[in-house]
Amino acid sequence: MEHRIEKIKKQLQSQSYKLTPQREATVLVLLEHEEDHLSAEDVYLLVKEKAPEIGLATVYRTLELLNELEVVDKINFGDGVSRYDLRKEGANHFHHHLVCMECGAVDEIQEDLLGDVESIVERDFQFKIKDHRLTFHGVCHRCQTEDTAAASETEETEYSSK
Amino acid sequence: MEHRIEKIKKQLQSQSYKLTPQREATVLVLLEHEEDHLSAEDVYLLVKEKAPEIGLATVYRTLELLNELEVVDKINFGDGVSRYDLRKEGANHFHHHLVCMECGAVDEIQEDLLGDVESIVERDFQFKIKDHRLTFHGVCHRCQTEDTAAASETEETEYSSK
DNA sequence: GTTGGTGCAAAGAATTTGCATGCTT
DNA sequence: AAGCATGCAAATTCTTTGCACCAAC
Repeated sequence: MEHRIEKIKKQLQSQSYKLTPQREATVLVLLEHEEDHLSAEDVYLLVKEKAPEIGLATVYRTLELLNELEVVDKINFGDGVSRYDLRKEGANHFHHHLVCMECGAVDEIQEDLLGDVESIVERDFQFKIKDHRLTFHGVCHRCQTEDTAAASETEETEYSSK
Repeated sequence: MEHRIEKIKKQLQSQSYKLTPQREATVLVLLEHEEDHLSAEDVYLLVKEKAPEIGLATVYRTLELLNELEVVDKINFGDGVSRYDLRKEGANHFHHHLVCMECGAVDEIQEDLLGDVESIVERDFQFKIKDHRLTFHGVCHRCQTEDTAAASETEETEYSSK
């Protein structure tokens, strides 16, 4: 984790930006919640625990900066807010998402599944791909099993609830 | 086109909604601009030409209704506004998009390129896929040729989020 | 002492909602 | 008359901006 902060710090400094305490706190929050997909407001509330005096505008400004530096990706699942997702180290592609339409859970797929598809698109459409967004909407494994359990609502044996 | 309006009308009526003049005008605009990716404001301005008394709120309400009926898909390219895309007739998958980072043009890919990928995802992640969103960000053919022609220009069209 | 960064409040933009009125049945 | 649908304006929500102040080089 130290290592990643250092790396980001260098990245900032190379473009003559500073890693201020507020920016550091924001990056820390993102690192600690790498699997989540936090909105700016979410980040703000979490950063406030470390640095109570921070303002929401600073969080927005920091997230925008990190987005420009390609440290985070700004994503949108269609619920009206932007969410910020830390880029994985060494990832040369943006990961994919699975959004459950029932419980709202968002899982990530790290593998690159689009290699072949991108070759086809670049060739057939003469479009130079720089980035992609792939999100599947459907029903996650957890909700599928719950659904079948509820659907056959006879005396189904209850598993331990999470 | 008549045919498609009729179909949508039936779809509305089957759920006891009415095809009011405002709704009809809105659907017509969507049909006439099937290749575009209009924002609510865009639709509003175009509908106003047919039905000048319409209000923006009605357009929003109509688009939301059409979205629920799966007549249109609501999409978001990360520029802060929702866009509405008419579903193709008989399309059993949501088409893909190519967004040019230079000129902002949005092209569509109708072919389904994700069949194999979806099989893998359903198997490996036990996730039941209902829908998908796939967007490539990059440089379209037009801009690529322009770029090489005028490589030192200082143009820049709008696309970035304000 | 510039310069960049911050906090706060105000402004802006996109979308939603409350409500009185209007159509349709 | 009953109820959905509409237009308008006000309200909400998310995000950006203006500005005075602070800190670091």
